[in-house]
Amino acid sequence: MYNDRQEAPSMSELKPDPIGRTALAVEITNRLRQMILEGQLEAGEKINEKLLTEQFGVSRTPLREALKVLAAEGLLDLIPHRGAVITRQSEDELAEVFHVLAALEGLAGELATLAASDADLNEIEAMTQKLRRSYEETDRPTYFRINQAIHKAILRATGNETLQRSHELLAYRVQRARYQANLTPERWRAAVEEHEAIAKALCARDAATTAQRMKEHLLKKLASISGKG
Amino acid sequence: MYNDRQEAPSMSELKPDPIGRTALAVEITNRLRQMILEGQLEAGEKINEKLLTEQFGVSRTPLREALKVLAAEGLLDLIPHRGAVITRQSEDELAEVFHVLAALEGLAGELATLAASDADLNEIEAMTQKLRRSYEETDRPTYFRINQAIHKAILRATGNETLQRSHELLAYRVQRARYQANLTPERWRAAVEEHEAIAKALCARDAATTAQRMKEHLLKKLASISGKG
DNA sequence: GAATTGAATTCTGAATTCAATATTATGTCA
DNA sequence: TGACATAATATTGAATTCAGAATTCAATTC
Repeated sequence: MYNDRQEAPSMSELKPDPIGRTALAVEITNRLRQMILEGQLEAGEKINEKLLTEQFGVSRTPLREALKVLAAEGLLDLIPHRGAVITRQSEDELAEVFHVLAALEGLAGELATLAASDADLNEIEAMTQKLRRSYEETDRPTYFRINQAIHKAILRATGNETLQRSHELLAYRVQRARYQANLTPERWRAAVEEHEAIAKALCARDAATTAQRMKEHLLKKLASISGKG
Repeated sequence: MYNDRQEAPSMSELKPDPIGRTALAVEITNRLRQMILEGQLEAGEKINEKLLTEQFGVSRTPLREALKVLAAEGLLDLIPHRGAVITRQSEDELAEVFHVLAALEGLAGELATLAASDADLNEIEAMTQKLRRSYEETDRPTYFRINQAIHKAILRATGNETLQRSHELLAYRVQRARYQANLTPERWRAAVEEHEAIAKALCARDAATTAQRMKEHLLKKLASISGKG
């Protein structure tokens, strides 16, 4: 179902593909996505197909297939006869995405209280403690990494792959902005406390509270980003 | 951003393409999607590229681009060196999608109470009345059409295009199942009442209640479908 | 008669080629 | 000098071609 997972089809009767044979288009899709998310290709920038084919050492065919996929993911605009342009996100669009993400994470919190194993909860609990440590040590890279890992773990604990995938697609679109977002000391402190509150509600398997807190956590993150532009 | 809207780029300074010149790949994407949603291509069926190229009168290149897009949308599985297969949805997957849809429609209800114009609300109100009429006249096709139109109108009233798009993508995936779902008399009656309750909360601009009712409406729809397999 | 191997065929993956459109450069005229 | 028209160039869209992998089917062996 998911283009970047062609080697692992969901149908269980199909064995995974032998190693070492990923389709070129898939490879290019992933690398291009990475380049966009890391900011190597800036928003508003027009993509030169020829340049990229030379850079990747492939022909235009798989590259163009990759562009189609990334356009479907919302990372590019494909303009007829004019090429691909990295989607430029306005404040409004960012807010749009965050609202949807907040709803999805709220749902994730709700479902996780129902579906998570005790092991899942322990893991999330442990990660939340690590999150605090990275905050106290003012270790931003670690903080960001653990933060993402926690959100992902909660998503995964729901067992709902559709939810995970929908979330992933939208998360791509705000990832660039998220990196820019410079955490103020107050916001950082608050975020850690929010995470601890989420973990608590989650471990108590309190669906409504977990959902509420996760949703608000996201909306506050949006507020902190929007505030500074 | 969205592949099937290449002719209408978001950047306002770019004129829309002259009419009659839509990219082939886009055209094929839409027609193929339609074929899948209408059941002309059955779930589990393997797609024969050659056959389709002859049917559409195009070469494999744009067809394959379309397949990539539909795979990204989750309507196909692309299996390396083995071709495209229409995604077969299990009961579990259907439930997954419905849970996410319920969350998105809940959010839509919430945002619509904040963002909808009075004209929007009047329109939704009027459509809800038409929905009841179609129910009382046991006119299923009309009922389905108006039902969809109402949901779409609420989504649109939020002004959140990301939300609309996310919803659209997931709605594709359950559309086939939704058609199969044969409405029992009781469920049909309940659905109409739920719609009226939604319209009422919406017109009262009661965010929490609207959200709650829309979410539950979707979950009940799921329950009615799951019940009969 | 069933299973396995190997050749022939079919299909997918990717590069190349051809055609159409857009962009840029050039030149002309006011 | 500047605006407009036209020609040259570059870029995208799509068809074709080539290469490689999978499937099919027949022949052979157990």
